[in-house]
Amino acid sequence: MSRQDILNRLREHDVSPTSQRIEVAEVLLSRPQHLSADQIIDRLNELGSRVSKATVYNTLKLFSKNGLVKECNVDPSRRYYDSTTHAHHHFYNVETGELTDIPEDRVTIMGLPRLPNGTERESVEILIKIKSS
Amino acid sequence: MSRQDILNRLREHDVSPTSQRIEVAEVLLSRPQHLSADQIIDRLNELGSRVSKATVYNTLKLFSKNGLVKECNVDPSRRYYDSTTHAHHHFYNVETGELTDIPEDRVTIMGLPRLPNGTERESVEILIKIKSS
DNA sequence: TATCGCGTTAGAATTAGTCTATACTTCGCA
DNA sequence: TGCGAAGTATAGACTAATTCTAACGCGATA
Ligand SMILES: [Mn+2]
Ligand SMILES: [Mn+2]
Ligand SMILES: [Zn+2]
Ligand SMILES: [Zn+2]
Repeated sequence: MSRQDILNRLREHDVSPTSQRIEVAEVLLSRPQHLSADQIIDRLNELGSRVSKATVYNTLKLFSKNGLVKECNVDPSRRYYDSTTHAHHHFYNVETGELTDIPEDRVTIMGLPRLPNGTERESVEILIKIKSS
Repeated sequence: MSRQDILNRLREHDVSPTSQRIEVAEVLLSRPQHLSADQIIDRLNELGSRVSKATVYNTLKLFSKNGLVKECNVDPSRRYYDSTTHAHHHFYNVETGELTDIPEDRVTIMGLPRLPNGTERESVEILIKIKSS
């Protein structure tokens, strides 16, 4: 994903492209992955980039509010951010914490009840917890 | 759920029935519900019961290790404990935080890929995020 | 240049959960 | 009945992810 692609994606999602936001995006959006804020901060530091912790948190919150990334709440001790934003499912290895994507297109769910009155669906996600056998 | 039922369920799950564990179980297992540690502490206090925070956390960890309750990690800021332990799914209202059970028996999932090599399935859970429409 | 809006920042504050050190209970056994 | 070991409970310190606060930077605009 080139710098120009990053800029386009930020603009598509109404995120003004500051240098800090671009750096966070370059780390997180470079490929399909699930990273925590702390992991992103670590990678930025490794790259010699100096973005404050507060800005990383602010940026991730902005990105997910604007649909540029998705929050993944599966590990109770930290939030993961998913660079893949289209609907999909996950394997979650409860021993290692590893998250693996499952494409949505082959999966069919039948027999779900209708939604509670006055509500609309935001997403349907399958989480398969696995462990070493 | 009577005191005797509580005692039986604790014994079935190899949990020795101390008075503190019984009190936590009476709160959480009284009906199908999803409670956080803090909510359980609050209810115990309301009931005039005096169980320490550390003991509530220890007890909930023991209960879930022994299959007496299930952890529900859906709200990134707290862990919920589910008094319903058989496989089932959830609606999650992202605005109110409310969790609603979906019985498992009518739901069918097709087209899931096979598990990663060397792993076995621990659970399959559907989470439907909803919001007011 | 002065002002404004927006973004960034360091560090303090918050808070769920864990840990540590100590005390209490229970129970097997002398 | 007395005693030590194992198991359990507890207060309070601690940890760490996240949020907050208050100040600062900075480009655009008047
Ligand atoms: Mn780190
Ligand atoms: Mn409370
Ligand atoms: Zn994913
Ligand atoms: Zn449930």
